[in-house]
Amino acid sequence: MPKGILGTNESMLPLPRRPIVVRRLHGAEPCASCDARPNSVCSAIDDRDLERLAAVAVVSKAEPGRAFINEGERATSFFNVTAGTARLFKLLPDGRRQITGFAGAGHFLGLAVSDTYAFSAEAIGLVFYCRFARPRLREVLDDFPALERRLLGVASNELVAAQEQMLLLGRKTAKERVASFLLARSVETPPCTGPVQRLSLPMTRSDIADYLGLTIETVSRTLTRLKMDRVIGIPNISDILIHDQHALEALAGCGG
Amino acid sequence: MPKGILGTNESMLPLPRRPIVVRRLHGAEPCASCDARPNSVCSAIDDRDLERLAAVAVVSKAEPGRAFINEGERATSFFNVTAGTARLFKLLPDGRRQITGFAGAGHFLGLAVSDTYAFSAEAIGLVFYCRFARPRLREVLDDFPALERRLLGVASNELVAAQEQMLLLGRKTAKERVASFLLARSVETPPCTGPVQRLSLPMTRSDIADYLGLTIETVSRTLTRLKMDRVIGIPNISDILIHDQHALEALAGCGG
DNA sequence: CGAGCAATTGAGACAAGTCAAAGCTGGTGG
DNA sequence: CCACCAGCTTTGACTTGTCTCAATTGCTCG
Repeated sequence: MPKGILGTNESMLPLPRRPIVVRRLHGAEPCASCDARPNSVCSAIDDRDLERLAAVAVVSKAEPGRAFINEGERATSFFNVTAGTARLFKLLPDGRRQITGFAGAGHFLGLAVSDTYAFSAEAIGLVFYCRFARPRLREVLDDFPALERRLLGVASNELVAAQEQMLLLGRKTAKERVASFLLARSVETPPCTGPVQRLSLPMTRSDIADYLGLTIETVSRTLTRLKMDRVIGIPNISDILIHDQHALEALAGCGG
Repeated sequence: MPKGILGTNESMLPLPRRPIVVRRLHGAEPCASCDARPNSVCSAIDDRDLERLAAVAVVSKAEPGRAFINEGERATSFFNVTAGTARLFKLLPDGRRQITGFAGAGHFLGLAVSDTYAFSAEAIGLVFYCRFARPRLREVLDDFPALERRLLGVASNELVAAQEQMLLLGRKTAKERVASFLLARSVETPPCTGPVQRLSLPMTRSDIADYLGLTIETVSRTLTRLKMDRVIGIPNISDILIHDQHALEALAGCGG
């Protein structure tokens, strides 16, 4: 079990400076041309009503390593990631970290009744996102029930994923956790299907460890073992080749 | 880490017979007189519209140990627990079990976009609940946006709780897990506030273990140690006295 | 080319798991 | 009313998967 002081030796950037607001345009432009819209809740809104949504969206970006949501702070906004990947996490007072998920393009963040954020979000690499002031989005939701319905769907799916992750954290072995993680990434990476699938892992080993409830060393050793067993290939630090999908599924124990 | 074949030695009842339908009344009666309504999503509907909801609710009960939701089965209904407590869990193929939560009076179950249930629900003791056929509830939701909004709130809260549980499962020690569990139960048990709070634990040690990602033995040993340290008292198997709330909070590391 | 950081590898420690044996407790029947 | 059974819980002795600590290797970028 996690014993030591830190569950992470993640770089702590000195200044969590406020992220930069990139632009705030009029018209439907930012939403109409958004690459992430098809995968996001925003697709619940028709093209012709898009101006309404765009009017309350503030397009922003966060530099690598920068936090744009801080656990415990007053929750004034919702977010929608449009490009890049963010790590979502909670900390214990002594610095142990649990990553609860990774948010990619289309991911909606900030759902909570509470008036403070329940987790932090930090950019891995460069992250672009839309920010919606809560009261403004509330108004839009009143006008577009389809959007609210869509949010309920998103929340339900996240809940299912969270339960799957609880199973992983509470009952799976290190090998099963790593296998499950790779599989889950693999189903989220449909493009470029060939004989062997290539995964790119934008996050560090430390991120993976804190997501799977393990240490960096155990993640590294487990990946090495999977490589030795010819189940995966590791051409470089941030890429994984899945040589034997079936073996991986058998190791994962079950879904996800 | 969990190693052996079983994460549980829970009694497996031989026949998961269908639970008994108790009654299906006309008028607003079952909902209007429902003890669980104040704590449940149903309170989003006005007294005068209650007939509408009551018309689609089927009041049922499940005997102790009986399952009324089975992971993987076609999800045809939503549920609302009105009395008793149910354990919600997921299983691995070899029988290891992770309890993802306990559902008490007012708890809404079955939120999922997927067409199969993501978890099982089993009665601990006698459980009463309302069952709503999905399409019927869908119609009610269309008529009462407040109910749908309420559901989004419920889902958001569950998501926050799930993230807290991931932190517990991924990064906390056995002592911290047990302390967190007792504290969480204590905040959900506001009545009868005295110098020492009395918790009743309707679930078995095996349930607690499978909820906290531990074994029965570790749960038992940890409770004993807390008793030795005068932090809690254990008058009998299903009751806990909290002698030192502050010590418990310090041990829990943080919230929940 | 070398500083700096992330990842890997090795050796040893320990928290929690496994296996096994009592101890309780509640229900049943003689 | 008590003996006995069955199941849950507690306790003890030992094992082990994962963590900790400590190098070493490998990348990236100036």
